[in-house]
Formats: sequence, C-alpha cells, structure tokens
Amino acid sequence: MARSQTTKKLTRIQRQRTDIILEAALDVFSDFGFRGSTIDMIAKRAKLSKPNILYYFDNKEAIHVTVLAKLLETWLAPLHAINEDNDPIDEICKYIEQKLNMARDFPRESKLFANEILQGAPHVLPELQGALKDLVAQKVKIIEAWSKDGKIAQVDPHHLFFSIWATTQHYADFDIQVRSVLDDNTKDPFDTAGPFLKTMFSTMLTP
Amino acid sequence: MARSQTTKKLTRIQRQRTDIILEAALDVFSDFGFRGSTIDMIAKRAKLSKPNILYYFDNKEAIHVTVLAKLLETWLAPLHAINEDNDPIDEICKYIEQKLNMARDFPRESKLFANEILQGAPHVLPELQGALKDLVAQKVKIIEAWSKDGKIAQVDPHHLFFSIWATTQHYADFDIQVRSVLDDNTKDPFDTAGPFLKTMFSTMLTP
DNA sequence: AAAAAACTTGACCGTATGGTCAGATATGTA
DNA sequence: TACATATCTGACCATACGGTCAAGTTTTTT
Repeated sequence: MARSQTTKKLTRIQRQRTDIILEAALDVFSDFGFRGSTIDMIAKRAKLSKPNILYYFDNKEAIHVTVLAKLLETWLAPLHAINEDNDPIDEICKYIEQKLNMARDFPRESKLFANEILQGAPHVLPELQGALKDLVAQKVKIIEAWSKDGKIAQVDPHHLFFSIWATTQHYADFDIQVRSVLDDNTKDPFDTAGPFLKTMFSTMLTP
Repeated sequence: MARSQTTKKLTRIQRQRTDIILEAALDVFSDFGFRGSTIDMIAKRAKLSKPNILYYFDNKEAIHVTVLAKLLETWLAPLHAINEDNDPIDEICKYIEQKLNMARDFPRESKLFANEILQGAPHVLPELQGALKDLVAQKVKIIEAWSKDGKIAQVDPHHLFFSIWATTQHYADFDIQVRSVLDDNTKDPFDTAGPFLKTMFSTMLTP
C-alpha cells in the first residue's frame, strides 16, 4: 500500500496522484473550509474515486495537514527574503509587494490559511509558535537595528509585521467585501492597493 | 407555534429563549464555523433540547442568518459615527479606537463575520452590496472633502477604510497567530496596537 | 510471458446530524 | 377551576459522510 509512507521513494503514479489530490483539496478546502468539505468533493474535483483518495491519504485530516504544510513553506518565503544590508524602506516595500502579489496569485492559499487561523490553528499551532515565531524574532531584530541606526523611524516591529500581513491578505481573504464596496469594476483592487500600502508604510517609516 | 413569526408580538418566553439561543449560537458558530457547528452543540450550550431550538427557529441556517443580521448592526455603528465637522485626524483615530475596542470586546462577532466573508458572504452579500456600500460611499465623500480642503493628505479613501478594517480586525481574527508570535505575555497586543495604528494612520494623513 | 506489486473501485458499514412528530407539560386566560 | 394556547421533549427517520474491504485492473519487475 502507498499510504503513510515515511521516507520511502515514491512511484511515478504516487507523485502524480498525490499532486492531483492536493491541488483538488486546496480548491475544495479553501472554498468550504475543513468541515464543509467532503472527501467526495475532493474526489470529484480530482477525477478519482473516494477509495482511491483514501489509498493515498489515511484520512481527510491527513489531506488537510499536508495541504497546510505545503502552503506554509511558500507562505513564509517573502519574509525570509528581508535583507538587513539593503535599503530599509526598499526592503519593506518589496516585502509588501511580494505579499500583495501572493494574495493576488494565491487567494486559495490565503483563504485556507485564514480559515485555519480563525479556527484556532488546530493543525499549525506548533509551526506558529516555532518556525514562524523564530523567523519573526529574527526579522524584528533587523527592524530594531534599522531604527537604532536612524535609518527608519521608531516603530514597534511586531505590529509593523501584523499590519503588513493584515492589509495585504485582506485583499484575498475579504475579496468579496472589497469588491462589493468598490463595485465600480473599472479598477482591480490589487492595482490600487499596492501604491496605497507602499505609501502608507513608507510615510510611517521615513525618519 | 412560535417559529417563522412575521411581525407578530413575541411572548416573554419567546424573547428570553430567542436571546439565549442566539447567544449560544454566536458562541458555537464563531468557534466552529457554520458547517462545523451542530444544532446539538447550540442546544447544549443554551441548556435547551434540540427540538426546542427548532421550535424557535425553522432550521440551522435561520439561526445563522439571525445571528449575522444582529451582528451587522453593531458592526457598522462606528462607521456611522464619523462626523465631517470634527477634526479629521481625531475622527479617524476615534474610529480606529472604536474598531479596535470592538475587536477586543467582541471577538466572537469579528470571527463569525470573517468566516462569513471568507466563504463568499453567502448570507450577507446583499447587505454588503447595499447598506455597507452606501454607507462607505457616504464616508468616502467626507474623506475626499477633507483632502480637497487640505485638512488631510491625499489618500485613496476606499483603501484607507480597508486598511483600518484589516489592521483592527486582525487582532481578533488572527488572535492565535498574534499571540504565538509575540508570546511574551507581559503585554496585551491590543494595548500596544492602539498607539501603533493611530500613529501609522495619523502620519499618513497629516498633510 | 508470467509473477509480483501497485493501483483502482463498487458495494458496504457505522455514526453523526438535520429535522419531524406525537404527545406531555407548563403557562396564560375566561 | 377549566379551557386554550404556548412550550417542551423522547423517540424516531432519512441522509450524508468518513472510512473499510474484497475483488478487479493496470503497471512494473523478473
């Protein structure tokens, strides 16, 4: 059997099917949440039978956990990229742009992540308290150094990150609300959000 | 029978029980989402029997809709309060403080609303496109007038509101993430968020 | 080509859940 | 008090869903 393989080499079909299933699962989970999704929905979307899905994953939760784990990697990538040696405000603006691009290009991932956190992070709490916390702590030090050197204004680094996360992800997670309020579909919210956010954070950070 | 009463006067017990049920439902729905909640959970929390719940509400969805409708009223109150005649930056800061207080004092409402929007607003889309959109349009005009008069800097009013919503609600909706990253439980995130956000938006809006 | 391994599925099971209903109990009213 | 109305509930039903399994099909290996 293929399931619960730990550090075994995968066959061609295993890799293919697993990818198809995870892609379908991302689709379904991000639309209906964990409890609102059924294995049948995922199966239909993946064009596989339900038992076939359960041949590759032990159960529904295992699919969810795997999707989340994959997602977290790419989710944290932009944060990793912040570099102490470059111009502070350029780096922050670059970070904002990357986060906003991710919200635009990967709304399913953003919504799924939001859903997970809203429910109290039942599957990723350890990662939040471990990897994420450590990574943030590291970047917080960079911000503090910039402040101390007078390169940027004095700001609470944690809240700076929270604000960037909140504002960028808002356009993916609350997409329906944003579009309802704007409604004049002449402009893409993302296009106008970029300059707005960069201006806002630049203004605050300029000493 | 008591259910589906349209414009009939309610008995004392009807009012009491309805309130108890809605309170319990808010608890459960905000914790588990619509699909993750069961009528039995609500019944247990309300200390009523399941059929008794269904005596007052036609079905699970009716409870959800009612909870959301009640919630929306209080949710939009702070926005209503923005007054053109007062000092612009004071008004915005007051709005931020009110939104942040709501996130702190009514996290269940915030999470439930977030959940609803994340799922595509199946129950409140008309309100978003109607009442909310109109209210925002009205307040956008105030911001634009302030800008034109040189009282505040030129900013996109819509994105200004989006940013305020995103940053304030973030502390309720992503509470678990915020606390995971901060972890030093010496400070309450809400206490430090207030000054941070007011500074950020004031700085941006000062001409 | 044949055996072995990997993959797939129709049919099935147990449980959870939304919802119903007939009848019991409490409450209000004449 | 007696009647009517409102409130409440145990028992029940139908469906949906997570998950299993034995048997079949395809792919890989020898």
